[in-house]
Amino acid sequence: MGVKERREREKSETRDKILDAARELFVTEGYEGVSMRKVAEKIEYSPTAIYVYFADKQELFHELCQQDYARLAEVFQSSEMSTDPIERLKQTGRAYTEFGVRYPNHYKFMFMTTHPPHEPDQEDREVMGNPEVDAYAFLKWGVEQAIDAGRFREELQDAELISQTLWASVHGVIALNIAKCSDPWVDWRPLEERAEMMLDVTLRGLVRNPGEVT
Amino acid sequence: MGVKERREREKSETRDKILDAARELFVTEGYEGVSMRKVAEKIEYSPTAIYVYFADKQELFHELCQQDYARLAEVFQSSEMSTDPIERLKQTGRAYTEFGVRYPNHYKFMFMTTHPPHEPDQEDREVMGNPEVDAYAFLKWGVEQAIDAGRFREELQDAELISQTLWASVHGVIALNIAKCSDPWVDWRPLEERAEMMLDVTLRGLVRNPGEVT
DNA sequence: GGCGGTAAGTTAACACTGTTAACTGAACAC
DNA sequence: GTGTTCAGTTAACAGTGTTAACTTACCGCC
Repeated sequence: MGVKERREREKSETRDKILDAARELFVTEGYEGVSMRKVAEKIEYSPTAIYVYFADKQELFHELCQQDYARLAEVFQSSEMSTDPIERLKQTGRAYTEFGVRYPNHYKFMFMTTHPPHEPDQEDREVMGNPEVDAYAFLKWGVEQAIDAGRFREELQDAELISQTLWASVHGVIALNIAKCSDPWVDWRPLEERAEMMLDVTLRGLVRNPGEVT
Repeated sequence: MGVKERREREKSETRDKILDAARELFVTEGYEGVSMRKVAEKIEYSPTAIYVYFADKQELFHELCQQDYARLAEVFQSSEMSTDPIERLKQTGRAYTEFGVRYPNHYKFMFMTTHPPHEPDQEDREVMGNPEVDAYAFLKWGVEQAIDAGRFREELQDAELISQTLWASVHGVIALNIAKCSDPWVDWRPLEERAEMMLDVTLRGLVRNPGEVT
């Protein structure tokens, strides 16, 4: 009775082939630059074959997106972290920046594009809030550590609000870099300088004793 | 010999009609949601008529974009500003945030979308660097005032870098709000709280004596 | 061994998109 | 009155996401 299993394996193999092809195109061409026909051509299937596996283009790229969220969380896990909570937040910010620079098209699709609202499914609910696989939860966890260690100004107790502020600050640097770095209107400083400046400034602004920020 | 003048006037009138129609659709539908055919239908012209006035869709919306940059600079001009340089930077940040909230589609197109590189034309060069019509120049001017008044930490002397950091911080809040506010993944705090927090934190981090930030 | 059903994958088509080439027709200069 | 200019038109091309209807290979079962 191994037939069903084999069939399912085969199906998930073609599914992966589609995802891989889509990812590869996506990396270089971006969301708008990838068409279902191009993906299909790459795996030598007819364009409509994709619709057996994904309801539409949105869903296909939503899946890619989820894989990338996981990869981002992995980046956080893998980089060894300081024991100092503030330094750790800095390192988190740096890892996040690196991710944005390395995968600008993914970053754009994940964080700079409006998607139709999407009910969290079972898998989402398992990931959500778990610092090991949810990057935002990882950040919030780091913020909580800093709060508990009494490192932030005492009126700052809302880990959610602080996390959202830290995220927004680093996101601002990356997002402007992706969207506007080749804009001659602004005499851009190097990305690394801007990222370091941002982390330094925001953490100084949050911390109880600004001298502590190295 | 008023014929030429009248013709030119007529031509710029239809040009404006196209821009107005495009803007109106754009506000509600966003860039991707607007097609040349819809714009044409709105002004009861054939789709190809637009190409007499604009080389392509990009150029049409680039023109809209420039009008919006001017409008943004206007917002900065019109809001009366504090005499305190730090407070003024805060007010600038607030005005910018309001702009992003009021015109999310314009904001998205102006600051969250990658455009093909564009050589600055004559008009661009007139605007560039003039605080009265160039929003970035206005910000930088405000930063220079704060530096000259000795309000920032003494190692912070690069007005360009500081401006880019301040811009990125507020941009981060707005951009995440536009792209992710309806994402159930994150328990978002109200935008205003996030914006205030960001301005407070970054300015505290920049300023020589953090107690000064109100 | 042949029958029937399941479902992966196909072809053909629809309704769109931005954009170009060739054309019309009215207003103007001479 | 003739010729030219040019705003605006029609028809078409190549591309897009997506659907409906079809083929076809495989599997379980009698």
